Amino acid sequence: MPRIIFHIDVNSAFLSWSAVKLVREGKPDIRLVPSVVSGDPNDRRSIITAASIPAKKLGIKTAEPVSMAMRKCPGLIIVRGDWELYKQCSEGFIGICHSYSPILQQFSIDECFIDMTLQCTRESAVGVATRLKDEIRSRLGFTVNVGIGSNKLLAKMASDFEKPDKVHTLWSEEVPEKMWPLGVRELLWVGKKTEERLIAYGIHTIGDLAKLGMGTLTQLVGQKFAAQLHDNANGRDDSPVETERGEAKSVSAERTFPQDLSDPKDIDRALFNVACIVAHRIRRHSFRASTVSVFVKYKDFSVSQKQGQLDRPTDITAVILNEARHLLVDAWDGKTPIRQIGLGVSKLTHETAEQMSLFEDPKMEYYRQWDREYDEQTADKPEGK
DNA sequence: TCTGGGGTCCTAGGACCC
DNA sequence: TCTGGGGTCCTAGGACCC
Repeated sequence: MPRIIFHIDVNSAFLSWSAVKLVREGKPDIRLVPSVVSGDPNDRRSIITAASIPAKKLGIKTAEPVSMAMRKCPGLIIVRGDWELYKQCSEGFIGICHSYSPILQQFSIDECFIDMTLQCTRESAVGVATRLKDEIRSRLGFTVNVGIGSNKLLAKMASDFEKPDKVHTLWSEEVPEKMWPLGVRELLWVGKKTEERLIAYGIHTIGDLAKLGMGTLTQLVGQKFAAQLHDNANGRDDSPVETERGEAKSVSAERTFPQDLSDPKDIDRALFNVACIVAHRIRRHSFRASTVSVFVKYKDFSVSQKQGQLDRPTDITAVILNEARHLLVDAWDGKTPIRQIGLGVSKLTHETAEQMSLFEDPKMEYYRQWDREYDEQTADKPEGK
């Protein structure tokens, strides 16, 4: 049976959500002027998290440095992100979408897919989608785009057409007309590097890509990716709308320093901090981890990363930190200034039957107590993104 | 102008086993 | 003494997403 999939995407999500709050407080609507959401604007390393449509028209892009954006628009209004607010707005948005179909996949904080095959027909789809977007706007105060397609890929591509507050279709048979003329970079999964490779080969549009032979494509991007790109460029995607949110496979935290650091004492303090955050997060989700990895990023953005296995899964900060310190010796020469340090854990399990070794380090009980106190102190604080 | 933070998946090469 | 081929696991690095 042909499927009908909707992709719902909040327009400039963080900016819209902050705008709604400001409007409710009787302040001007920042969606109507050049404005952005970012981290601390006084921190030279802050980047733009979201930009209003007027800001985008001035060439301001998500993920560019705040300092650069301010140069493009000296009067730019900058608001700080508010995670608690964004979580609430996201829940309200997902809730309304869910009332249209039980088959919903949350794709990120501000995007979801719903399978509408049983809820509407091709003829009624645009009307239903319009009702959905209008309901979100009137009840929650912000706009969304709804993309309608024969599968998830096409629905997502469609929601990216003209914004804001729009409904677009991209049915399979509309692919040559609506999708093939687009630049290859517009296709999902084609990032900067892949675009460069394709353009160097004379592949400029999604249509060019769709017609490219698999042999050539495989040489350019590898077998698996080639198969996916070829399917997607032709509008094919049979992935289901997955209602179950899979468990996390890794947990990590990283910190970028205001200035690059090379003093081992500073580096170790940062490593300690990220270890506390990561271990706290896995304890909150009752995970234990068997693999620890540490990475450092230098001023040229090159990364050095090392990983190691623990004897058994753990959620104890001190054990993770200890492994991370050993790994850091290999990852970093101890002298080169570091821009960013990160710590991740993976191979997560919910193993609870701790194998208590007869000779277990007597310090372990002390470490656990330390973690309990840490968790208590941080329990009421919101978690970062 | 000078680039955050948190994830996922893929690949290539090496180790090790049969 | 020199040799194969397959399978699996691990690691480092790279690319992509929001």
